[in-house]
This record gives sequence, structure tokens and C-alpha cells, in this order.
Amino acid sequence: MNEIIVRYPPSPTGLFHIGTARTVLYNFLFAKNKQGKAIMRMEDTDKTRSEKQYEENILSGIQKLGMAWGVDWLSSTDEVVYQSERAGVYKKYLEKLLAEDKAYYCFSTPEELNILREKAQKEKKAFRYPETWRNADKTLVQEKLDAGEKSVIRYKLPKDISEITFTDAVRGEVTIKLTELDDFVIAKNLDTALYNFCVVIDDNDMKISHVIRGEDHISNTPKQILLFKEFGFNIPTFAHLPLILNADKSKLSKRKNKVSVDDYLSDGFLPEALVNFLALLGWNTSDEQEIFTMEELIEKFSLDRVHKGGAIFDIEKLKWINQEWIKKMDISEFYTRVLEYWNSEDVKNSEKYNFDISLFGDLNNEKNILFLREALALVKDRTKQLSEVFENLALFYTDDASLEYSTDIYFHKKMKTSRETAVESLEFAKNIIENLDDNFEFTAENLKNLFIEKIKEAEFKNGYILYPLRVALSGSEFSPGTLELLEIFGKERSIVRINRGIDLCK
RNA sequence: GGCGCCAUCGUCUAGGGGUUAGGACACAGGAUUCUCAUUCCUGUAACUGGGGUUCGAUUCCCCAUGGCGCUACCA
Repeated sequence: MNEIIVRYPPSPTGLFHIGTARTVLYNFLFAKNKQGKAIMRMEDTDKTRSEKQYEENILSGIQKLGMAWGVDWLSSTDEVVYQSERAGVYKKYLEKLLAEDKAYYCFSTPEELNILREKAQKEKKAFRYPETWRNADKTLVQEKLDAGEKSVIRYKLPKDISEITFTDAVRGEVTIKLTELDDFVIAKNLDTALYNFCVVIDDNDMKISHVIRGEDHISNTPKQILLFKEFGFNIPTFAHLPLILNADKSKLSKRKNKVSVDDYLSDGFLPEALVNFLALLGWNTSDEQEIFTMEELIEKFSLDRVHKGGAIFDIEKLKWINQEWIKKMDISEFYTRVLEYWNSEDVKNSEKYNFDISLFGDLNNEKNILFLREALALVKDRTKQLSEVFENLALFYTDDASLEYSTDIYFHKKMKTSRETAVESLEFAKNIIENLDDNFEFTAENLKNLFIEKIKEAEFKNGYILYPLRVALSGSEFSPGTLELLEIFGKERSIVRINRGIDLCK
């Protein structure tokens, strides 16, 4: 059995795209599942559109997604292959085709061709290159070349083949008639080969066994197969993945969606969640599992369970998966991740997020670290995105004596509380706290037992006391548990906040 | 326009010749809790249409329809 080799084929013409990430992921999962390997191939033949910054963004994005899993996504590749550095290789093959009269120079200008294209459109016919230069006089061609006239190199479509059929690993047999094709351009010139040509040479040189890519490449496949055959190369197995779609079912695009992986990362989504979510967009196991570790994904992945139809990118599901991953974390991990998040360059440099972590004091100080960890523990399971955390922590750091909030929130129908009754409730709570024994351990659990008992004695409802107390402690109607708040603030700070509440209500 | 691909709840999907068409997200209601969140329970909600094949099609075949993709000297 031949070795399984796949390629990651990003084109550095934009920031690391969610769709690219999904393609890379599926290639990775497939290769790992088969104990094969993956090669990073930067498809940067288009010099005008390719940019170094995008290349770096893609490479680092792939690392970011893999890192969280303890997986080095590039480990199985010795290096990154750049198509832009392989022009010499392509040139040899180009010259070979030219010499064998399998390819030819074409001097038709884009303008000329466009006119024909529009004409065909009007006549409701498919446009085909009219083969003007297919059998042109050699000396004429040479003269034009010598004169430096602009030309391209076209592949001479074989006339003895009527159709191309290939077996797609996700779609089954796909057939395209050769009459649908024309003498397509394979290079701008000897030094600038184009995509459809380069990938064939590369796939062969790299011994690629499986080409896993987006559905938008189906129509390129027959052209490539023609070239594979022309050179006598082994034809890899193709697998065309369903597209990721906008809400309106069009191909996922910048105009209608966030498409850059960095955007999602800086919105506080975990790489684990992103990968988990992406894996499920177009693929699934037949069981009902939704949350997968990378190991499980690798173990269970197979191309024959890849869906054929496109899938809409549903941010709500992503949020849910993200929260599931956050809930799975222990508090130390959460602490580390949140800090990493606040300190990541994208978040720091973004105007959108102003997380001033100096709020938490000097985080080399043991006491500050401890307090932050406790606060994070209270906030963790209610977090959907890391971007919410800072705001949710604010209440722990505001000045106790000058807490600001509207006393309207003391009103609660079900608890039968109001701004007026709050004074009684708060005095009651304060009294309990002030009269604690010196050796009373100020923990949520102890406090709960004590409060429940005292409230019962006084024949109040739990909520009648605890709800206003929450408001006084947090300055908000929604917060972590009241007893947990007491514990984290401790006796003294709690009393200050309660007094503040009483003042505000009077 | 031409060619190709695709088609199960709003979304992601399972399923498959005979099923109460299953799960998850979202949404709604309820239980628990001191609120929100969590957790638990319940509910609303789908096989695009028409022909075949068949005792029986949502499932297989064909057609139509619809959606999308490609239609570059981009990838």
C-alpha cells in the first residue's frame, strides 16, 4: 500500500481564512488517521496578490489552532514548500510540452478574448478559446516572441479523448466532457506557470496521494487530470469538501461574515472549540457525540462520512461548543488561558477590546493572583467567550465604598423585595456577619448553613434576604452566588458594600 | 447563458424500502437554586415537487424546481 501524503494548500492572498482552516484540518485528520504525512505547500504563484504578511498569518494561525491541542501541525513536514521558488522546475516541464507540440504560445490579448466572451454570453453559448494560435506558423510565433510581444502558454487539448471521469472520495464518480474544456492557459510565460499547471507538477514531486480541497475546485480537476496523464504521472485521489456558507447560503465571504481565524480567536473563542466546530461542519460520526478531543477526531475521521452539501456557519453553535470547552477546563487552565488571551497581540492592539489588566494589580504578587483566580472561578462556567470575562470581573475590583448602581434593581417581584425592604434585609445580613465568632471560617458553605438557619429562625424567605444582599455585594441583579460573593470579598469588604447598599436605599 | 455539484426541523445533522423520521444548537415552557448562568425535564419544528420501480417510498431511478459553485493571463 502506498504511503498517504496530503498537502496543506493555502494561498497567501489574505488572512488565514476559516475555510482554509477547515481544509487544513480535514487534510490533517485524514493523514493522521492513516498514519500518513502532510506537507505545507504555499500556493503563491500569483505574485501580485501574494503577500508575506498573509503567509505569516496563515502559518501562525495553523500553529495557534494546533498548539492548544499539544499538536504541532507542521511537525510532519520538513519545511514549507513555496511554489514561487519552484519556477525553474515548472519551466522545464513547460519547455518539454512546448517542444513536443503539446502546448503553444498564444498572442490573443485579454481584450480580444473578452469581446468574444461577451459575444458568446449574448448568444447564450459557452465561451471557448477559438484556438487561434493552436496551429500557428512556427516562424511567425518566433518572430513575435523575438519582438517581445506579450503572450501566454496554452495547453493543447487532446482531440482523441472525449471525457474525463474521476472518482471523488466524497462524491463518487464525476464526469466532464472534454467539449466543455478549451486550450486553457498553463503559464503566463516560461517563468510564471499558473495554478492548474503547478499543482500537477508539485503533487507528483511530493508524491501526494490524496488531494482534499474545497468543492470550488471540482471544475479544475479535469484540467489537472489531463496534465497528470500528459506527463504520465500517477493521479491522486480527489476529495472535494462541501463549502462553508454564509447565512444566505452563498460561499462564506468577508462581506457577510468574519472569515479570519484571528477574528474568532480575538473574539474569545478557544482553538479547541474552533477546531471542534469546524470538524463538524460537513462531517460527523454516526453517533450523537458533539464535543471531540483532537485524538477522538483523528481516530474517527473518514472521508466517506464527509457531507456533500454546503454547511452554513452558525455562530450560535460555535458559542455553545466554546462554552462546553470552557466548562471542561479546570480553574488553573482557565486562568492561564484568560491571561494568554488578554496578553495576545491581537487583543491588546485592538481598539475593540480595552482590557486594562492593570485593574487586577501586580500579577506577580501572590495575593493578587489568588484573588483573581477566585474571581475567575466564580465567573468561569457562565462564560461563553473569553472576551466577556474582563467585564464580568469588574464587580470584584470596584471600590467598595463608592459602588454605583441603580437602586431600582432592589425591586424583585418574586422575592418581594424593593428599595424600601432592602434596608431591613441588609441590616439583617450585616448583623449576622458582624456578630460572627472570631474563629468562624468565612466560606461560602459555612455562610450558607448559617444564613439558612438564621433566615429560617426569623421567618423570612431566603430570597428576601439573599437577593438584596447580592445586589449590595455585586451592584447588579445578575451575579455569581451571594454566598460565594461573601466568601471572596471577606468579612470586612462585605460589610462596606452592605453599608453602601443601605446608604443608597435610605 | 453554459457546465458541474447539491437537496431531512430556522441551523448543524442521524437514518434508511415498512421508523411515533433520532440527536445537537437556537427558541418556548417547566423543575431546582438567592438572581443570572449551570443542571434536569418537556415542547414547537423537517424528508422541495412530479413521475416511475415496488405490495409499500422520505429512502432507489428519471424529470422538474431550487440553491450553490465554476465559467481569469486568481487560487
